[in-house]
Amino acid sequence: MDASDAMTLGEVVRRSGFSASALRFYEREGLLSTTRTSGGQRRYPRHALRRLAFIRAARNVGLSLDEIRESLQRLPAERTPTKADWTAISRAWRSRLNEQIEALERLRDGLDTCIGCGCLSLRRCHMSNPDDHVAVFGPGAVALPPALRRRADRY
Amino acid sequence: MDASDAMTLGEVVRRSGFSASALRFYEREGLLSTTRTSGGQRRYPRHALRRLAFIRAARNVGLSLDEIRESLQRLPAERTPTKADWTAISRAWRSRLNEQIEALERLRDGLDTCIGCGCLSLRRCHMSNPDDHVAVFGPGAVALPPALRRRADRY
DNA sequence: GATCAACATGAAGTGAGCTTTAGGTTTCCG
DNA sequence: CGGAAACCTAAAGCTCACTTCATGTTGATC
Repeated sequence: MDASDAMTLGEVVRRSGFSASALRFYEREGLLSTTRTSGGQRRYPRHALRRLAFIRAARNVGLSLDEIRESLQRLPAERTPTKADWTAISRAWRSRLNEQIEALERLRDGLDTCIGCGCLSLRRCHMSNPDDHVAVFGPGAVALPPALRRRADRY
Repeated sequence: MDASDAMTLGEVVRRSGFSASALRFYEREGLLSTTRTSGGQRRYPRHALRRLAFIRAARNVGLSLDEIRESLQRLPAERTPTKADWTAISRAWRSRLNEQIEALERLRDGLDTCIGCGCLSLRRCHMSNPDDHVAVFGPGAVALPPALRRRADRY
């Protein structure tokens, strides 16, 4: 809580693995907040490292910065987040991960039957049948949750 | 094989769900090849639809266009690919999907113990222990295969 | 043979997520 | 107190995967 728990930017760079420019960028984007010295330099609270760990993991899972910001807004900005704070967030996360895992499993198992049978085409195969919720190919195919979908729905 | 199996761009747009600009872009990028009429307009062979189906699915799984190009280069450019051609590619794919699925499962199960215990931090938890191959957070954390890793390794 | 939708090209624009650059300021250490 | 390393900002640049724009050409139809 006191000033002694404040880290400099360089320290955070070393301990988080994020670049200085990324840290400044995340701050501009509202994912991270800092205090400033009288001279205007950034000082990071110790729990910033947790936020950063969360951000990295979330990025790895495919969340956009927008989504991450939204998640993080459930955390208290000033007080050090408690276990309960993080748990609430992780619950939402878990179901997202499950969604992604299931989508990939469907895709994998679909490949077995669909590519396996040589029919990787737009209309002939049950993989691309619009009535089939397993649909993977073709216009509007939704095999993965939005984060991984690569804007296919725009076409 | 004869001219009657050639589709116009508009036809491919309608049947593949990709935009005309994306098709032209993919061609420039070497993911797709076309023949031309005497007047210079594109004509697509019928199996272009399969390539496109493959491209969409691959994008959905998180492959970059570079990676997709590499995969597709194993396919015969002129002759219509056979079942065996596709099967060879899908084998490589399957293992990639399995990798992704396992990574997500590790992350999900890690969250249970790590966020669950409230220790989502860089060093304290076995999730970020560099000796632990389950490492998810921190510099160099590799929870997901390259396609999903979002360039975290650059920092 | 005129019409007009469909097609062509090159170049510039877009948005996400950062990085790089340029030029100045602060902080720490001896 | 002096010097260097660390830090500051704003603005421009970069990659990826496309889209949009401006302007000109083709080709199927009446």
